[in-house]
Amino acid sequence: MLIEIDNHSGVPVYKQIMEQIRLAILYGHLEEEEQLPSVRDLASELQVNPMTISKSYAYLENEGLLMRKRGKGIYVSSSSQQIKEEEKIKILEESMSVMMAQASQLGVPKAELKLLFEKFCKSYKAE
Amino acid sequence: MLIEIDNHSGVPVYKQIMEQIRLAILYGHLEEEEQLPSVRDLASELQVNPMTISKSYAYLENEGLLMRKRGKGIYVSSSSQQIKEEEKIKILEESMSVMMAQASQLGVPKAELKLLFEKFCKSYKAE
DNA sequence: TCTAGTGTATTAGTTAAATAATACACTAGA
DNA sequence: TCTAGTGTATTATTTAACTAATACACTAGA
Repeated sequence: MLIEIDNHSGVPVYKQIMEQIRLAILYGHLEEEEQLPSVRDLASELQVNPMTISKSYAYLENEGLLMRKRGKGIYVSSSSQQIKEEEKIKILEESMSVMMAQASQLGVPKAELKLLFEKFCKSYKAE
Repeated sequence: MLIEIDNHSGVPVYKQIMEQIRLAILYGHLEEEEQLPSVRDLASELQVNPMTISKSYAYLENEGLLMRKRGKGIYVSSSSQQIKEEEKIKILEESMSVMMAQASQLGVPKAELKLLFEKFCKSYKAE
């Protein structure tokens, strides 16, 4: 399990862990039903408390990405890959709509808006 | 000075104040060189500590929107209008950053993101 | 100079989020 | 049943951001 913690980033450890596991599932580095490291193993590896790992796992289960089984372990949800494209777009449309409304209210010209978007796109990475 | 504080929003008071003053300048409700309420007056009006007001003013001066003059008062910066454009972009960048983070988290491919943006652009009108 | 109005540096207190410690609960295989 | 491995509920501690208290510093006008 390749997880790296930056103690100087200001981002809480449990969130850093969540993000990296989330991406690992998204990128297919972790397969459905695959077992994840035990809270103690990962905690030992990352030099943090097992409860911190448990917290990350708990949130990810709540998102539907993991399954927690007491006494057994943590597994990638069997439906983790079933998040529909349409659903993603729907959520994103709402987010983009808010941003565009803000831009409009500020009177930012379309050309400028496009330039800014391009700038963000350059450093954008997903999948 | 019309500033409203929502004590249940979770947003720090000094940030709420900053945002409202920033927008007041941006929208032209406050003119260059105009004097703002003293830290004590505004503190009394909003039922907070004067240092909280001072903190808001300090950050806004740092952004170039205000000038602080010890013993005299707080004034809208004479170059505030020149900073307007930069400020607008700054606000918009924050909004766009949130949207892009959302997209990234959802694993939306860059190409798809661009398509969606184009779609929104077509109906975009800046006042 | 004096006073009443400005802002502010320093310090202390408060609060909520994050992390850790401990003891407990569940599971599977010997 | 026993044991060694899982996860976790509860509680305490730590940390950083925020807010407040206090005392001080500056300005202008009487």
